[in-house]
Amino acid sequence: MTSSTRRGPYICGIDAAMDVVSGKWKSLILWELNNYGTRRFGELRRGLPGVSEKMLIQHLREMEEDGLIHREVYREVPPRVEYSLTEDGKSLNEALRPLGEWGTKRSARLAAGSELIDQAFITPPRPR
Amino acid sequence: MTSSTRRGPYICGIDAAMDVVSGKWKSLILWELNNYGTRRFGELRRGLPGVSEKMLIQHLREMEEDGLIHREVYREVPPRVEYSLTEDGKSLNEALRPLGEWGTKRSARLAAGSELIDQAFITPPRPR
DNA sequence: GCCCATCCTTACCAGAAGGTAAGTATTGAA
DNA sequence: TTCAATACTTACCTTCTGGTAAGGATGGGC
Repeated sequence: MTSSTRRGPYICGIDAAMDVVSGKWKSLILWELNNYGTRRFGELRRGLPGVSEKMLIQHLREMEEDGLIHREVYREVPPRVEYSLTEDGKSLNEALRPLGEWGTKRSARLAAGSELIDQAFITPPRPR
Repeated sequence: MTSSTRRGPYICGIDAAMDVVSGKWKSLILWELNNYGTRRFGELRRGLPGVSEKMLIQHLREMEEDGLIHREVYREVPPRVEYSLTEDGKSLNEALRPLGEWGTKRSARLAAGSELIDQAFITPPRPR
């Protein structure tokens, strides 16, 4: 099972946080739920272009197990399931904000840098 | 090569930051260099119990390529190489601080919770 | 009787990440 | 001549992660 190989003893806080947030789509799920408050399974799938149903449900289950999101089932036909952030999920999102800002600045710097690389060969081979 | 499969087009800032920080030991390397300012290869290896030399050098190379750390070689025998954080590396460390705090709180909560689990069966099987 | 929509579930597979263990290069000291 | 110290390097292997594609359950509408 996927969920049993996690939650090991952690070396530091980042380690513990990473265990919960690492996974190709998890931070995006967090972001999506934070933006919309509540999202159905199909809405999440359409909101994350490229995600497979298998990975989406797997990540949602792990995040539910980790106490980040809440899953509400409405017994209708066709079925309706709504996902939302728990308080832990919301605070994790807040904790991720500075990292996101750092990444955004870095992306901007990279974009500006790659234009320069087109003009001149900037990084010479470095002696070892 | 490992480093060429990264730096894709990013969906958001977190995505970009994760690309640079994901790797089993990277946040710990960041932490270690932040604490000591400058560390030799062997010091890092001894400071990260369990890391293999292969993974350590691989992560260090990637982080250097990503502009997070600086590598200074002293041509002596036996060789001496010193690693330190760049400005980008330092700011990334700052950006990771809230995430680390979140993880620390979560670890504490988990530790408190697992004691309870010993006393009673808390999470009943949930209907799907 | 069949199709529809929705939310999964399963089996199988490819590639990435990481571990193990041994080897390399250099030069001074014993 | 052999060893020690340091910083890698390489080959090989196992494990983990994520993707593809197909199928299942449910009940209402046609």
